[in-house]
Amino acid sequence: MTAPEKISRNDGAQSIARAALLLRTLSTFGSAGASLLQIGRLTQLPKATVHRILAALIAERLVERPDGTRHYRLGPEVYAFGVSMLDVFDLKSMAQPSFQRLAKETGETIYLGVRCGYDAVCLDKVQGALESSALILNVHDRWPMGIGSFSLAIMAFLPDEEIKDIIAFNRLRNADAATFEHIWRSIEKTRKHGYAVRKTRTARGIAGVAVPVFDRRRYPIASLCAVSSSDRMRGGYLEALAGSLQKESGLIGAHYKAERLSAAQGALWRLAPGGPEASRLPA
Amino acid sequence: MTAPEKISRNDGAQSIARAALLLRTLSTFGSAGASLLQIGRLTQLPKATVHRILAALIAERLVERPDGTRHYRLGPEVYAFGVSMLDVFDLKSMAQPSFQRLAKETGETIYLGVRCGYDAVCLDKVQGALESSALILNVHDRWPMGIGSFSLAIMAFLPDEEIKDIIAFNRLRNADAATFEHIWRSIEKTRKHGYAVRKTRTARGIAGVAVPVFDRRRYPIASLCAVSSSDRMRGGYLEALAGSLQKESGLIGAHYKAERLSAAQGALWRLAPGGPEASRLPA
DNA sequence: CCAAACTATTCCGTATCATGGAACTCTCAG
DNA sequence: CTGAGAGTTCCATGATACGGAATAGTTTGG
Repeated sequence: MTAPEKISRNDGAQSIARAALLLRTLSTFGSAGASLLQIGRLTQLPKATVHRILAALIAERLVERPDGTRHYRLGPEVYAFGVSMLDVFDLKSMAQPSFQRLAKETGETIYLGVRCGYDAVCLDKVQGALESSALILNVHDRWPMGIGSFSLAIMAFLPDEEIKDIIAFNRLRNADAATFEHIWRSIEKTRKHGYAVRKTRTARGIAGVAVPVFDRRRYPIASLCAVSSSDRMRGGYLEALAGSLQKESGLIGAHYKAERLSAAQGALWRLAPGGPEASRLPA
Repeated sequence: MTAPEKISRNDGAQSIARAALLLRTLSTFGSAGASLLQIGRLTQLPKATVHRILAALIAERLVERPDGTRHYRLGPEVYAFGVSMLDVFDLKSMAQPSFQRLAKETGETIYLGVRCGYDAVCLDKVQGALESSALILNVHDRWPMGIGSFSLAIMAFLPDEEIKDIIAFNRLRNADAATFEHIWRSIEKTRKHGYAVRKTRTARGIAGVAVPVFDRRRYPIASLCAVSSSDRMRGGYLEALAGSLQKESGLIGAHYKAERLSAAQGALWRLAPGGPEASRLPA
């Protein structure tokens, strides 16, 4: 209007983008959910808007309100969608062979992580040499992206725009500030080496290496991570570990590509003239 | 405008409802996805509209396009959301005890089903007396709601409005017409008895009984189903089976309620003044 | 190889629908 | 009971989503 801005964002999709933003935000809070105001603050949206969109999402069962509280959290339809994708895209099973090989060959604790909105979630874990008391991360744990090598490895290979968005969000929710002070430097390093390294800042003396798993478009979808004591984790050993992770990441990536191409239709009811034969209906 | 209609659907959420509709529709096609026109026909939306909304969903990674095809299918973010809910709401694990008890006590094949949009998905299965060649349904299989007792049990206890919507959709995609001819009668029967019964129409001679699993609001979220030969499945035996299913359904429902109430926060990064202590960060 | 038929994508003027500030209501603490 | 803080509803406004029609792209079949 006033300025010759090319910013015409005419996607015709503002409210869908906002709905997705709310879902990502809610996914961050787990079963306890979040209040309207928390959500508003995090998303920078006025509360009337947040309220309206949440109401719409509730109508679709994508969001629900726990018992009698005034909180909001992800709803059962999200679970159903997730389950329905297992047939199509089950990263955890897909990575299983690589995962077991890594555990056996390196002897270290191995993690599989996947991005979920502004967090990364630990999908699987095999305990290795390190005693479990030293380990923080367990299956299903979530951490803000950027904290921990497993999420840094994913984050570093995202488009810059998305990284900025993630950092902004995680600063707002005040995730560990120290991490985000130097985050761009960490990202640079990770990109240069092709793997992410993180040492714990305290006396625990643990360090992790992680590499991304790419899809065919080199978009990072997951990460493989090995954790060991930080005095071991350097020089040749570090390089060797990173190499193993990278090799297996490539295999998973290839497997992923193949899986997604083959139309795994066998189990799926088919749209056909007249539908399936009556003799093949379940009881 | 013209008429004194009270239909002012002023939810302020048309496009969100449509986006959800598209996601449900896509979930119906599995990994092969669907073309723009198929989606348009099924949803009764003009193709320009479908195109625009899908583009928005792709930007959010809720939808993706398989390799080089012109199809659309659910995207990786949906998987991530689903995984992230396992910590909060893992129906499959939650039902495990009941499931095993039923298998042992009845000796029949037992199924756990969950609704996903216009379909029901088989979440789990224990093989029983019946030889597996006679069984059609396997884990991760999807069928249009209304076909098979396991989905009928869920459908019958939904609000009438939603049932109508599901029937309309499943007719459009021409799911087994014979089933939908008498569907309301089947629903009535199911509601009256509290359980759904289905016999295969062909010579296979198999029959299934199923009961819904309710949440605290008596909204059906899943179903338990037992399958046996149809000559056994009547009279006292049928009643007994239905009774066992119902008992366990009640237990799962109670468990579900309790699970969802307890804030399973342990594993979740917490929004706190200053965040978690540095000593508890992962490597 | 080209034309015809079909499908997907982009354009853009319009009216509808989402927007969000403000007013109101509810809840809880003191 | 009162006040502070959070949640919900209202509604005038114009930005936003809409979708018909034109355009571009892909497949079929002659």
